[in-house]
Amino acid sequence: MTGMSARPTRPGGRSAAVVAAVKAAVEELIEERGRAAITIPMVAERAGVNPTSVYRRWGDLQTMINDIATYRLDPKRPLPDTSDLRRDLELWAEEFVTHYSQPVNAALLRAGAATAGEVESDCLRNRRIEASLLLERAPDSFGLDPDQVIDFVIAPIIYRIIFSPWTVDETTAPRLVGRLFERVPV
Amino acid sequence: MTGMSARPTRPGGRSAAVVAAVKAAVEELIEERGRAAITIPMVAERAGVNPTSVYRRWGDLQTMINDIATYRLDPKRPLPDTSDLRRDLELWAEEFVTHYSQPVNAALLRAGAATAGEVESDCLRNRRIEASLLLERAPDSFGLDPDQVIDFVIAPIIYRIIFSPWTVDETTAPRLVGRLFERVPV
DNA sequence: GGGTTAAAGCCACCATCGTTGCTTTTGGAT
DNA sequence: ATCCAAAAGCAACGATGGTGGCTTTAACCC
Repeated sequence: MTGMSARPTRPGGRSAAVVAAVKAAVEELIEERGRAAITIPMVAERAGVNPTSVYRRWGDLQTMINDIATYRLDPKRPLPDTSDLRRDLELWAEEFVTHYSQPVNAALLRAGAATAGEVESDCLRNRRIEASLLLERAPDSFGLDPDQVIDFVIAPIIYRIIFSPWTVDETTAPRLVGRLFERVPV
Repeated sequence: MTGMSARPTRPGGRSAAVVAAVKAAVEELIEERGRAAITIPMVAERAGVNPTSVYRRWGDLQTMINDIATYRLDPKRPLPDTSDLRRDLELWAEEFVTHYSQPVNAALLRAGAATAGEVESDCLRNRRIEASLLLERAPDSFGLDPDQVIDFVIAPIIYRIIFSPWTVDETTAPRLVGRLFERVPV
């Protein structure tokens, strides 16, 4: 959404210490109170840093969060490739679950939900692309299409992460993927 | 979350006009900018009402939104009962889709997502209860359990309403419910 | 119609976010 | 060691959200 801020021109010493302190503070606060409830003065105080330094460096909270670290799955990471579609989907879904099991990532997902609805989110688009890749690569796709993977694997995981994260565990991904293959063959 | 505010002791005249103007304003603004972006002064200005009146009557935005109208499915509404489980689930899911196709309800769902994750939401709990009722009432539940209905009907609808509402239409509910019945019989 | 009083309006105030000009510190290079 | 420019700190300020005291309006009861 917002453009990326340049990395500090002074990568060491106090500047780096400020960045590290602010990063730690913003992650703590996002976990504790959620993205919507935090402000730059709060982050600055927790980090032991002057608010002006944060305003000068990043301008606003969203730019800072986008810049300070990557809280989304890397679109260029390798996808699982075991020559077994079901196994690939399981590994892929497990990676997704693991990512959003980090409280800070779950909190940022919830924050993203609050502002969604106008344009397709990066997360949604990337997951659909990945699902398409996994299906296209497989010799037999079992009649599955990417929309089904989104509806019956991604959507339930996202739903649970947002609304009842305590119901997500290591059995969630394989169970949902397994359900995809319990079909009457056409 | 917050307690309910009492209805005005003066149900007519100016008091009622204020409530109506504020209700219209808050719905417009929630649709236009989303729940997170609106403030009481904004609502008051749109409504042509003094902000103090809003603060005095409701105290805060969340209390006002909770009080001013019901933006959630009535837990006491009758559930569909056609003696056909699949048809009942379709009607039930269509009602759900219709509700969240109202932009104001979708916007409030997104806002709810932003603050979810600590306790089970009313929406989630009520939908699970309703799913249980529909399944228990049916002579043959086709081996379905409430969690499956949540994962494969409710979650995809919620996911799409939040992240890509333009992909939701009148075919969504029957398609998702239909998928529930495409199982290999155990 | 007149009186009573709840509720709306008005205004002054406080707290907090965010901005800006300036000073001080300090990382990195010579 | 010294210089200098970048970045942090400091302080004063404007803008805005929210609160409380007081006045004015008008809904409801008789």
